[in-house]
Amino acid sequence: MTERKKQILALSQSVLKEKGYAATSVRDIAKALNMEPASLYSHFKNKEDILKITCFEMADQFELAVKEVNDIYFNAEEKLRMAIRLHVEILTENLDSAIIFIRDWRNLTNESLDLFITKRNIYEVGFREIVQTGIDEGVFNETDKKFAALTILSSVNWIVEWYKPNGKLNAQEIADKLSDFILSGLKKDT
Amino acid sequence: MTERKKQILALSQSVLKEKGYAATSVRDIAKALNMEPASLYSHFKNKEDILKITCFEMADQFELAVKEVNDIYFNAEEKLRMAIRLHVEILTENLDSAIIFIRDWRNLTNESLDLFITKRNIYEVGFREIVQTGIDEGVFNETDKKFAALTILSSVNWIVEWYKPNGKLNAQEIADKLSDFILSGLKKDT
DNA sequence: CCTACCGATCGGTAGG
DNA sequence: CCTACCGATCGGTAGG
Repeated sequence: MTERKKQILALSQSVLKEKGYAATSVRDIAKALNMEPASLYSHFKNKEDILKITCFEMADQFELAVKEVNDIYFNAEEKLRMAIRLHVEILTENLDSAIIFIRDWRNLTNESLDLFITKRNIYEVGFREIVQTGIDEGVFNETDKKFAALTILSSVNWIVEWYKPNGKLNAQEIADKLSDFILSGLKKDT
Repeated sequence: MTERKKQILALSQSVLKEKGYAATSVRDIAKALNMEPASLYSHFKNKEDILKITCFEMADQFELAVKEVNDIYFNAEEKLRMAIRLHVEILTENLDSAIIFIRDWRNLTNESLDLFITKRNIYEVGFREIVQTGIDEGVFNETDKKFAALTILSSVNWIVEWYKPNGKLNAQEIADKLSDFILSGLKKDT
């Protein structure tokens, strides 16, 4: 991908994140780029192409991260903390893309939609395996792995709703807080 | 609201939940109702009216629920469990509306959007107060209340992504599992 | 990257 | 709830 295309993509994403993919027109994007709508088509095949690139760039990063975590000889708690940290980092370092990825992937169609769902399932299974590791090691409660993985991912993904790049919490601090919350729960040991 | 209007609203919601508000046309909705597009306008002022009714019917139910919980002399753990149970019940009993409410509220405009955000903030503060009660009672960890409330709400709201009315878990069981997870965390007491 | 343009579809109205 | 219709906007193409 050329530098120019990256630049155009990034600007397009900053427009799409505002109102969402379906409510944003090709003309909205072109205007932000100081371009004629038709000119966009020399960079992208069509409108969905922008969504496709955005969603799969994110999915690929997550795929890589979970692979990295599961290949390393950490114990379960370390693995889970690392997975959460990497996840938070990917989200916060690509905030526009992350918002589109989480909110608008349903607007993908046909094979793209199928492939996306497949990749997403693989990622969720990766998370489930970490929980399983913890159960095997005897440090996590016997719990519904699928349920736990979904609950963890939902709270992690939700940060795109309130994260501010210049806010008081950075990615590492958010990851730590989330990990503490998920691992130890709200209730005091008594 | 007449029975007929309720019926039309429910069917409209079942269409809107599929592709999302922005990607669904008035004609899509009319077709599912076996109506001409123009006929919809004798029931609703415009397309956004359907979204507005949907979002505020849900918001009102949540508002009522958190009020109910905070008015009752339970301890913090009981309050949190009840709040989560009521929240899960509202979501699962109005699944179509719930999906639209969570995913599409951003498509509201002007005063509707402002009012919605206000109501949502009030609800979040209600959750925060429950956490505060727990800290005051000495049973919850000293924690970032805002952070905890958002994390709890995100995991609860996420259930609309996978909840199936005829699945193996009913609303009460989901609420219990979520509450256990949130209160006790993933890690075993050692 | 632009000019010029297209057919399709959009949300919505008038009038019955 | 329908017929008939509207202006605006949509995503996208041809050709340079």
